[in-house]
Amino acid sequence: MNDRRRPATILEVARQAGVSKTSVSRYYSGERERLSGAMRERIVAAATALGYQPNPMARGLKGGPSGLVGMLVADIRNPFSVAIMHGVEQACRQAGLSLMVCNSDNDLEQERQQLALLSSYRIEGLVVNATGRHSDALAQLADSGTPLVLLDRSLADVHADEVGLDNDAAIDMAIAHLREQGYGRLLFITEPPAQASSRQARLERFNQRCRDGSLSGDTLVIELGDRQRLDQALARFVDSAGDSRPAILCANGQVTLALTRRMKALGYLLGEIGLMGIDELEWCDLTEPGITTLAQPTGAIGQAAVDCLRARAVGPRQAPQRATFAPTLTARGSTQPAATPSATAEPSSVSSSSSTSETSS
Amino acid sequence: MNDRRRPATILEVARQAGVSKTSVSRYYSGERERLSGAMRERIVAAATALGYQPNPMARGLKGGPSGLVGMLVADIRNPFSVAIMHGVEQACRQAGLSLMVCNSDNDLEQERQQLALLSSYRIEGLVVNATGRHSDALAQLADSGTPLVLLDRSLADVHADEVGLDNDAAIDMAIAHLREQGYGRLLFITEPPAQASSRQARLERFNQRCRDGSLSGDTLVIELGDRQRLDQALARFVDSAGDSRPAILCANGQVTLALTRRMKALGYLLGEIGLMGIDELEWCDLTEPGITTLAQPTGAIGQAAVDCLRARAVGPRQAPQRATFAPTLTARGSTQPAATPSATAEPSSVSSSSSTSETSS
DNA sequence: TCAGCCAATGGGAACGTTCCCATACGGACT
DNA sequence: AGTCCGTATGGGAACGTTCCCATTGGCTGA
Repeated sequence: MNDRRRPATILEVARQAGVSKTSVSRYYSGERERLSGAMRERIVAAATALGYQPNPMARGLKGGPSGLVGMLVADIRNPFSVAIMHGVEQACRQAGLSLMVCNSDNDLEQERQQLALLSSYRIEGLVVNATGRHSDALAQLADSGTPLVLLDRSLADVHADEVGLDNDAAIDMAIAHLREQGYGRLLFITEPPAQASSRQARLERFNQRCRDGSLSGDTLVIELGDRQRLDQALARFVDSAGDSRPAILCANGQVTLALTRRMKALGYLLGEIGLMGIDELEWCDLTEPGITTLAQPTGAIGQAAVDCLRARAVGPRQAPQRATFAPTLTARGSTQPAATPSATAEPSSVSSSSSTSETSS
Repeated sequence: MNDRRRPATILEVARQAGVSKTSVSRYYSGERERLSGAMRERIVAAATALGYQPNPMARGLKGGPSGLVGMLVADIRNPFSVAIMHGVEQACRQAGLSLMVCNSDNDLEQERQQLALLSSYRIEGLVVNATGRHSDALAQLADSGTPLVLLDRSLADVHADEVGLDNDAAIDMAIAHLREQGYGRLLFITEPPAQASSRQARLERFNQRCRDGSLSGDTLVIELGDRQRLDQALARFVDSAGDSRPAILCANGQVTLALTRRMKALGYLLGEIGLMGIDELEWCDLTEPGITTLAQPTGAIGQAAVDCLRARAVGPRQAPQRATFAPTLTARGSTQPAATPSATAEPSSVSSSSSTSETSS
């Protein structure tokens, strides 16, 4: 440890060790086997004495590997995004990569900028969970050879891997559970799906199951800020149920939150009117009588994303892969029409078909 | 827009524009006024034609400003951290800075690494919300001239600004509210304060107010995973209350979450036994009968952090500053002993002394 | 015994920028 | 008319790495 202001350079280490800078460079860029034992010792000694640390800027300039992975997140305040991010992070750490996160805050211009920033730092891969409206910029990045993983989105014109929930399975599981619990009339609520393909996929699957017959279902696409319209739709749906028991399926955590708020405010009884959401939230077991959810395996999803990146870094030109994961159902009071007082009832974690289905498209 | 694989360099732009690279460099490093109008026009034309974008690596290598701010977060899954982060981000955006976030996940080794990573990219400032046990590494960074802001922490031996909640005011507000509501016996629960000075500050203030007399209070320092000990302590506290009404004050959001869980599981009636927490959480109004909180002004805190950074970037050598912010009290059912059914009751946002007190230490 | 090779090492040119210094030129002042 | 200065520009050396291409010396195999 020396106390000089400016950090030590590779040249100083080389001088101190009495070797050439090339050898020191080799030591730090994973070519240690090429060096003799004596050489290695002298280098470590000098490096630790000087507190040397390679300068990634210089390294990146020349073109060596950066060990950096970027992640672009649309909304950092969404707990689901954070959970995935955590998964990605752990996978990165395990792989010896550093993760640099940028939040675009759902702002298009911001997203474009972040993308430019990220791509200008020689990242070795990019995990994207954002609107994806800049498919041109993304496509360019992908074409330039940067491995790309789309989280929970798919973009037709971009050559990239995709990782996410098995949306069809999720919708099917939800419908099956709700019907099992005796709910005959269902309402699927989602935010506008234009920007997120997973919303679209869930909506479509639900619609498809409705058309299949046997299912009396309806869908509501709504901007969550629009409380008035939500309240109206809610009332209309409940009225329309007739003899059937009504239940609501929320497309994601944000919807679940908004809906729980409104149902509470309007005095609807949870369970009486079924409520179920995709995405597990930390308060789902706290609000009476507990909210039934389909939890996404965020850890596995994050891991898979990083795996894709690394695979592509090695064997670059494969067809885009697509990995989907099944959710885990946790049944709670909000889908129990009999309204059993759930005082001490532990939640019954029902199903957990956490199989991984991989399909190359 | 050209489709070449490698991005255009400054030299190519210069050639295309028929000027020298120095002039192009000047154009992009904020010295546009020094260039003649004709020169400027030729440069923009060439640059846009080639899709030129300055390479931050090369720039950082030479020593120009990077426009980068780093943020080190101890636990990204903590909603409070995320809220602050969001504030910092917005402030950065407004100031034309980019934010690069690293999460240390409460892991010391990880933290050390992230710090190294961040400091190796020529960041212009660092916002730290982490254990701070590496005060040596932090001190070194600060000494080397990087502006440093400590969030919600203070570190004796590090020359850095500090921004955070006015902990004394928060504790005082909480105590005042609880007594006003008729609670005579208080229990303050916190996670071990060793690593976080704000925990320490809150604990100390509470203890101090106990010693002042007039307040019958107790404190519990506990690892949140230790459910058994928590349950015991809870029971003992409730029993010990005697004639007085008991209330619990949670030192932060994590504690509030854990405690709400346990109280629900054990069948304690919220309100009957008061519950109040520092940090607002999205579900506080969802769990019956609503939980009273002191919300931190996370936006303002984030803004202040960035302000500190920028101030220090200009006039480097001032004494460390310290900015604290008062919280906002939102009273809900969990501190209403009369147990008014809160069906439609809107929360009464009581106080909001969001004054900023700045003191130089 | 000598060509040929491999393993270990070093020298120097890139990489794309910024910044110091030099140059050219026009106008103001003596 | 000549000196001086200020303004607009350009040339070239850094910055700290990596990587290509030597160079050395010991060893194998004909």
